[in-house]
Amino acid sequence: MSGAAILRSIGSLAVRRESTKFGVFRFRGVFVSRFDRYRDELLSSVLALAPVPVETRPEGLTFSRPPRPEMGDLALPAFPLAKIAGRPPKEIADQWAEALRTAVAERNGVLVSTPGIPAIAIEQVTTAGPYVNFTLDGAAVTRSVLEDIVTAGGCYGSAENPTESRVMVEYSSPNTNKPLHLGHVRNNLIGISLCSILEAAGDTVIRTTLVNDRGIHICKSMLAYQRWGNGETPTATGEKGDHLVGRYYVLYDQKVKEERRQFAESHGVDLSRFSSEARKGKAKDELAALDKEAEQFEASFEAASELTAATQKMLLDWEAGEPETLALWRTMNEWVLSGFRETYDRMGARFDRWYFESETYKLGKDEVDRGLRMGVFEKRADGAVWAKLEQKGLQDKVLLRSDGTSVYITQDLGTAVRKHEDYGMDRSIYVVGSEQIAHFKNLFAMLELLGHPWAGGCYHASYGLVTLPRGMGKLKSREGKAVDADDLFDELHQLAEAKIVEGGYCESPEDVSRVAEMIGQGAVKMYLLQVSSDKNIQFDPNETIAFAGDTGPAVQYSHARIQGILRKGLDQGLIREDELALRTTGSAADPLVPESGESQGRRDGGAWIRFGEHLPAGPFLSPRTVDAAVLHEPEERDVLRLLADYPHWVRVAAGQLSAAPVANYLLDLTKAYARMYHQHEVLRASDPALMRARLQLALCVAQVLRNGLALLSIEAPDRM
RNA sequence: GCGCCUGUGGCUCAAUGGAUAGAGCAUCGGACUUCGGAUCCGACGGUUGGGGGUUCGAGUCCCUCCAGGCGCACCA
Repeated sequence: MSGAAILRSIGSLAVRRESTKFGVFRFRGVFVSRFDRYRDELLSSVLALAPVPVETRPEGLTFSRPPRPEMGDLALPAFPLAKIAGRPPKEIADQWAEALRTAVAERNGVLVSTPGIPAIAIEQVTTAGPYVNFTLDGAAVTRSVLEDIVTAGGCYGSAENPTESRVMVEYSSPNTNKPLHLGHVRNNLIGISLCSILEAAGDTVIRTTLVNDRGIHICKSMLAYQRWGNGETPTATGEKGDHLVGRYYVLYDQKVKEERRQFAESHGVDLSRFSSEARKGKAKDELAALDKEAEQFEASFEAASELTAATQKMLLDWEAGEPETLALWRTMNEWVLSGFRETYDRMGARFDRWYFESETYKLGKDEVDRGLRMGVFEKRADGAVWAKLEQKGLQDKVLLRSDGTSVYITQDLGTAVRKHEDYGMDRSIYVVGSEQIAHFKNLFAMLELLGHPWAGGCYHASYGLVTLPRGMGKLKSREGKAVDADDLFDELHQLAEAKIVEGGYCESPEDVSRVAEMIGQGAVKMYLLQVSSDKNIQFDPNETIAFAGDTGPAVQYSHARIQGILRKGLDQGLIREDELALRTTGSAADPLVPESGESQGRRDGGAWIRFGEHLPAGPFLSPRTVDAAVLHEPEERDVLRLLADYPHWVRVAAGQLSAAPVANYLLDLTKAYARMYHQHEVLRASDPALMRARLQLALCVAQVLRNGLALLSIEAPDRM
């Protein structure tokens, strides 16, 4: 039973597009950005003036950004309308632009005049082939975007109102026989960020994990501990509980190998003959014979193995509720779980509900009965129960063995039903490695056959394997060859710490340590989250550790430097402390922005907390004292564009159920900001108005960086 | 054999079917007595694995071939 070693958490590949209806899921909620809504309204107005009358917005017709900023602020392709009209897109674009220019001239450039939405004037409408490009009043856009960010603070980029959707996310799902490793780290990060992103999009999220705390693999570490543990405890050895137990899991493997070696020796079998070395260059039939021989050997060894027999007996004892076995099991599980909790805290993983397989492994038999009654499952001659999945284009699967015992998927079937009984959610997302793609396809197909109306809301968020470079092989925790999560975090922490001490911006040792932890975490998280989950990740320690380039620390560095500029500005008396406002996001009384009249997010008896309300908002300058018109350098405009686009990327992330769009966006924003501040000085700007405007822009960048990083569970230090 | 995923500059990756395929690393060359050098700029480097097709438009969708990965248990 080796496969049990690597259960739900390590992965390989994925099929987001393919799996269920989720692939086409698009979030349509409203985000906290009046500029965003302006764009939406503008599109409606523009559409009303189209040379081709349309009832509804044609699929795929949205504003995008022209490839070069000088071409305008918004771009609209004429293709969809050209298709409807059956005329050349360029012709449509020209006519459309002409009509728009007339309207713009008549209405002083203002096509959108809806209360609560900024009236940003259109300065120019041009065409570039089949595209209609719009140039907006730059100062008005700048003002609008900056005010959006100042007003929303930590909520900028989050949904303004909750959706009706309740979604459960299961992630991490570890085995309690070994510590968490790199594969789990990827799983946890995907799960953590997915939950935040869904919450930002307005969903109600229930975080769960399914702990695999029973079974033969658990008994292995128990047996090894029982025999060779000498009563060690985490308290006595000072070792983390999961690491201690993991050592015995490795020890068990070693002992079995030793037993196997001795068995081979006493039976005159030369094990090296089975090695891949020995297999090289052999003919096909020779190999087949060798395979058969190896198989026979393994079978006879297993039958004779004392350790295997003892482990199996232990499993039977456990199932029978034998007190001593249960006591040992409880003790060791608690050790492991307390170790996990420590690592989870460090990463920012948390769960509303922990499911344990020791409690769920018998579930599912009711569903089997139900399926039998419905005729979608069948009992075959030998008594085994099969799910008839062929009608779904899959292979039939066993649900109950001929001896009546259940298998893995039976338990998952029962657990799925239990989850819905417990929470009644609309959607259920499983963050599990791609090697289980087939498993979840089968599971969801069975749920559909059983007629559960919510079956279509189940989705397997799969992700690829994390591999090691070069000769480092695969992650094999059984052999103790995995990259341990805690060790990795420690190593990154130390590297960051060295760098911080060198920089000298953090004074107290506590600060150094706190910030080093943020940076170490930022490094792994950004490294793992910026690649799309379908892909395998080749884990290169050197690259992860790098602090320059497209990395988490680079983003954090930008944030810290903005805070540095602010500190300096205060020190030099260029701005006064009392004109800065640190504000509580979403508070009804807004000291900074005059009447908005906008809803600030709905609170149903305090049940729904908008994502971002826990984040630090500001400080900002009061928008009344900032003249947006002075910002017109191309580098400043680039940054502004990116700030305005942030809600869009959160929406894309929610639609794709992936943090990668946000991660890549943050790296882009960081680079754009770096270019800007390098070229245009803030505090030494030519006049006070420009200084204030640039400072406000920088403070808004800091806010958006914090908001985006928070979705990836990365913290932003004020100095580093 | 069947199924799924991946294939984009030397390396690691981006790019909601849209305009001239973008970053980082590496290499080479520059800037600056630094609002924090964990900096910025530039150069080099691509027939997006090959071939067909759909489309006004394909890295993206379909077919096919090739390569790599992962699955295909009365395991979990």
